[in-house]
Amino acid sequence: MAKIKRNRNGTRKDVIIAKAAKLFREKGFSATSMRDLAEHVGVEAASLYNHISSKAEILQEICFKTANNFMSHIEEVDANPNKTAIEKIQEILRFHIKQMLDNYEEVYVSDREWKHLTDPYLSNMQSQRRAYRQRIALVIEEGIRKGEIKPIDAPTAVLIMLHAVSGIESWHRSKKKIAGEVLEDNMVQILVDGLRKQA
Amino acid sequence: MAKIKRNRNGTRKDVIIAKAAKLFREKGFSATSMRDLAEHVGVEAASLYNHISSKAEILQEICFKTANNFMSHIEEVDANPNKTAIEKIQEILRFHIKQMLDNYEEVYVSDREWKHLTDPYLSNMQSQRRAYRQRIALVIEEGIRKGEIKPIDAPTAVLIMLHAVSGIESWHRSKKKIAGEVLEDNMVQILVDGLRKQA
DNA sequence: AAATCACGCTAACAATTGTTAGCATTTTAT
DNA sequence: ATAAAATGCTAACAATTGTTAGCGTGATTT
Repeated sequence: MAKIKRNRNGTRKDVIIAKAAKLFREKGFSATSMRDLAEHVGVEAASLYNHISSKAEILQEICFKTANNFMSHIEEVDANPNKTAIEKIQEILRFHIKQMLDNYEEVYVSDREWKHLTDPYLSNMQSQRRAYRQRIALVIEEGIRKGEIKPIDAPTAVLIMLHAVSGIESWHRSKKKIAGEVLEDNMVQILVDGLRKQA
Repeated sequence: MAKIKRNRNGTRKDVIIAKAAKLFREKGFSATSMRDLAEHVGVEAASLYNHISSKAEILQEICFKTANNFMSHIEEVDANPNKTAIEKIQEILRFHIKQMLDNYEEVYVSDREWKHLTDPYLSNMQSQRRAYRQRIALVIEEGIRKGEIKPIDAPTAVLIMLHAVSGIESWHRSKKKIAGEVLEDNMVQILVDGLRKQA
């Protein structure tokens, strides 16, 4: 009987998806049941289906919204011909960190649970992820050609960057120790300039 | 009727756990059913219980074996007082990469699926992970004090290192592009000296 | 005021889950 | 050879899964 409370400017579907993202992060997609989700939304499981069409659809919305978000950003960054490769990399890194801090649940879920998508969506997501990494690799290779970046294997560098950023997950739990901006600066510095102190 | 083929020097339980690790990596712990596992082992689901006591136990064995492995290694590295901090960090990194290449399934599972442990084991694993990160952080802080490592936030550096290494997962799928040793050198170099070319 | 829509509920479904019981057969130890 | 242990099978269990059907109520539109 108690209706789902709708936040300002959001549909009830949005509320469900937000709660789902939280649960999917905590317990994983497969280990989260619709009754589980319903309880956190404050409603019976069957009632969810007035707003969404399936459990799978929830995961799809989370994953593709996030993926499009990152894809749009890199296109914007990459379109600017006045930026050096290092600057572009830094901007991409900072965007990832910011997204991780601001939309933690959804970014995390979309990164770890996309494997549970089913097939038209699964293949789509796989190629989108591949394309995204490829774009970053091209930026790095451009930087190598121009002498800004040392000649390392670009795909390896991309993997390191992206996975390093996803490590904020652990940071998120012990928030107090270090502020968001400090974290951002630390991460960018470590990745761009390394751990070793230069002579 | 067809018995589980036992590898030389391995029990049937080991075979089950190895197959389970593969499935847990591909589909996740929750999405892998005992019947699924049984089929890959070549046996009926009920027969598995002659060798293991529960699905949960399989995950426990995978996680704790791997965790002990890493813990032993860092203790060994850290005990040597003649190594610089940078050398210790490099050894830890190389060990992680090697483990990821040699025991891929189990290392991956233990890193991504430990959340599905249940409670005496879950708490245990959480504190073991915390302790491990803490030890690495201490090495980094030692390096900072001695002027080998630039003064960054040590816990952040640890997160970056560990998550960067776990990125080999993606690399693993496209094996051909780059050999194991080259990968190792690239990763260590990027993390220790950064992306930027020094003037 | 009447009709439509949005949205909640209960009850139920077929499928799948982890696991156990009981029995048959093969392997190992005595 | 015989007893014991190991290991497989089939059948079944209770619980949980995602989802649908059908109904009622309150809000919105006409």
